Amino acid sequence: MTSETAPEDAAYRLDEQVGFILRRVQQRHLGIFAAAIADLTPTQFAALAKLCERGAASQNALGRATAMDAATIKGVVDRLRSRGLVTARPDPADQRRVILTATDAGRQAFARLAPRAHEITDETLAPLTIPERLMLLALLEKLT
Amino acid sequence: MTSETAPEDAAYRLDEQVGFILRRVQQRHLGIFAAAIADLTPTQFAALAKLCERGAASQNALGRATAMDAATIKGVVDRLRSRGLVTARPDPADQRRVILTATDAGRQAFARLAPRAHEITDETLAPLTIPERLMLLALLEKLT
DNA sequence: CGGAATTTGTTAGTGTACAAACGATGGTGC
DNA sequence: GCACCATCGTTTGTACACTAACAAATTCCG
Repeated sequence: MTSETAPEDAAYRLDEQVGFILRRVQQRHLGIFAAAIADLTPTQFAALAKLCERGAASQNALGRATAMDAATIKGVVDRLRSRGLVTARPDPADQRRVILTATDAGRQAFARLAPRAHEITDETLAPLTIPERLMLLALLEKLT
Repeated sequence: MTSETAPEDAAYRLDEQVGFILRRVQQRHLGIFAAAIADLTPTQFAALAKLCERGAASQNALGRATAMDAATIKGVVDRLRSRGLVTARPDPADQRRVILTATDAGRQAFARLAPRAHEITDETLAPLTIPERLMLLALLEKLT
């Protein structure tokens, strides 16, 4: 009905959409991550980091802490376990639950990689000044 | 070696890392997109949009225009073709190439969905004021 | 002209990510 | 006690996203 009014306001430019820009920024970040930490993916590292930070957690709880759903965290944890970075034992208080813990190897890997993770963050934000970085993080946080 | 100096500067807080925040923002955006446009994924819509915008393109060229590598764009185009939104014909000038074009159905789908895509962008940015949105987009653009 | 490098599209393999459905367990209210 | 409901972990299916390897076609360059 209003198609004749404002003929050009309907123009859709992909390159100006947040979603598309977000995807490209994400791609660049993932590239930086992969170049700096080749043997662990960002999600695997996130899960390991949270586990080291917390000490122990059930699988689903770890998923919630790292923003992964049950199906996703399962695969991530499986791969971490098969590498010997994480172990699982049944929760005596709840037979459904599995309690996950970082192994010594997992903790060592995290300690070794944590400084590099900081460098990854730095490199991702490198095109921005310090105030710009703070501004960006504050704005992104609101979109969570 | 330097582990005793500055004991707390090594603290790694996952929730403060750009990569993690970006991933969560992306998740929220994908959720908004899926709720508004159920029958097409963001990447499929992006490819269709670029094709409507350009008129025609080879498969790899479309991939470059939408920031997808050759392997990824193939799957996306295959799904668009199997839905009848896109057609392919050989390039007479270069036998390796396939020229892609949006079908009438594809153009209609794009015309129908483009307004919704604008709403998706709006909803994604809803927590921000107008000046904040411009600031965010400008900052993200620098991280491309 | 002819060999080398590049481009194009394809396939296989790995790793997220989400939805949907499932069985098993745990807690709650009646 | 028991039915009801939520939670936990799992599996299946679809869809990106990237790497690596490949064949065919094209282009570049000596």
